[in-house]
Amino acid sequence: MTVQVRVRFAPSPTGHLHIGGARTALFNWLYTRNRNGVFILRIEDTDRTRSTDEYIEAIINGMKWMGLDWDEGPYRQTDRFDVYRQYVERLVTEGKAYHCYCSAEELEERRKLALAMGKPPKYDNRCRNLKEPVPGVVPAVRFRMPQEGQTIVDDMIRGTVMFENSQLDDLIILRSDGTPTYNLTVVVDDVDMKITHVIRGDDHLNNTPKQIHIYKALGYETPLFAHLPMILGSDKTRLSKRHGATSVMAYHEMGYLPDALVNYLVRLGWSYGDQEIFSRDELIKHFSFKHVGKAAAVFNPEKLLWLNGQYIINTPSERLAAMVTPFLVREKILIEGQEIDNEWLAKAIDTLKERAKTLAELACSLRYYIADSVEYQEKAREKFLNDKSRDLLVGLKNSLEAAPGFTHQDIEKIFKDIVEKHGAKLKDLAQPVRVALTGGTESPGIFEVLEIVGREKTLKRLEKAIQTIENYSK
RNA sequence: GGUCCCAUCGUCUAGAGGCCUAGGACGUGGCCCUCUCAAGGCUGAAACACGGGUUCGAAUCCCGUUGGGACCA
Repeated sequence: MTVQVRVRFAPSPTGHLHIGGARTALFNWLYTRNRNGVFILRIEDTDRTRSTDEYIEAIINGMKWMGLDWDEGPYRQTDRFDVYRQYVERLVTEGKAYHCYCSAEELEERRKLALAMGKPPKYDNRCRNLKEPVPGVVPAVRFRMPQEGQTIVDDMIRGTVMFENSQLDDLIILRSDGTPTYNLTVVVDDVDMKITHVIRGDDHLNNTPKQIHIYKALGYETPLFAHLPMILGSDKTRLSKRHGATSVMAYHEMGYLPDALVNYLVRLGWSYGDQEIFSRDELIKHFSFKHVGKAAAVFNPEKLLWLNGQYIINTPSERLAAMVTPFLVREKILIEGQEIDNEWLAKAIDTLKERAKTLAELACSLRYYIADSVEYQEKAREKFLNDKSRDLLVGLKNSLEAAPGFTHQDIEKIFKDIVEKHGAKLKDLAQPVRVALTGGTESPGIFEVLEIVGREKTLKRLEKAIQTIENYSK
């Protein structure tokens, strides 16, 4: 019988869910779903000064938006302080940890001094063998690390990594103010929650041997470890705001699709041959640590943008219609509460989706379909709404008024007739009409634009264009 | 400073000693399609950090150097 895989994502609520955290969460999630395991969300909020409930909320929202659902939790470490203290007491009783009476200030000073002298800032063990408590001082608790031998971390991504125990500090596990520290809480929680695989960022690899000793002292088996490579900014330093948006929800607001972000993030460090685009099911099916790379990856917003465009193209327009509506409101193209025919909107989106890289762009490009009238771009007006196009526009307007049907096929035929009659080329008419209908020189095929704008608005816009030409030629 | 990790086009990556004249993708140049802009198609430029080994043969294994990152806080 194989043991059920239990995996956790354990963010600190000291900020929004960011790109790096999201990818860690994603790899945890993919591994769990691939192995039919249990995914646990745990909030590591022991740092009370920097953790807030708003950020907990924000992280949860980010996870939900990305579609990373969890099976247990969210657990909160602040609910578990009693548990940590019990474990610490046990370690002290068993002689596996000891009281340390050095103050934080003293320690800080010694650390600086050591650094200034070019020495490693290691704890000097001065309280390690103390027999008597120091009166009047509330002690911290330190973990007694073995001082010789080696510790091996057998990592699913890195392979075997060896550490000399002599390099390991007697680390503080309980501060003098009674709060437990990271390396203790993480082990206690992973033990209590029966975590089988610890999948986390590379930045924790150096903590791992210490944690392994805590597992041993507590009498538990160590889980399997997988340390993911970091995500870097374009200058190969740790990804931060300087490199652009880092919060997952910022991408939501810019009009990225969650599936596109997921797809982009998964390819940062993981690959499946030459395949670039994956459905969720494919991701779950194919994911394995065998194909997770070891090297840090640079976050490349341009590729994400391309992927988002691909996802927009491949998303049914009805769904896009629902997704784009909040953006239409935000751009004031729709007034909140204003009714819009979703079938019509989907048809409009059909014509635009291969031109939009984000939902925000898609919303903006819908403006001339929805608005009552359009503003001309000055350069476009000058170049295309002039005496050269006037007669063509007038001719088109008359034909359109009289036309029995208004499908793009009908419209195309009318355009061709007019052009032929005037001995002109299609583009001599298409571009002026485009400016008349959209205000600019870029749009989907002009026949489709007319069909979607509809006869009534089309005629009004043509009339306005003709008027404009006459006003300028006076 | 110590320890640990990492190193293929600008970027993400394929690559498990001969399949490599190093493949794909983003971006970038050109061409095609074309009513504009896209999308799409074709095509070009672009990488095994360096130096030593091991081997008949190394991007791939070993050692060193360099560079980057992380942790000790």
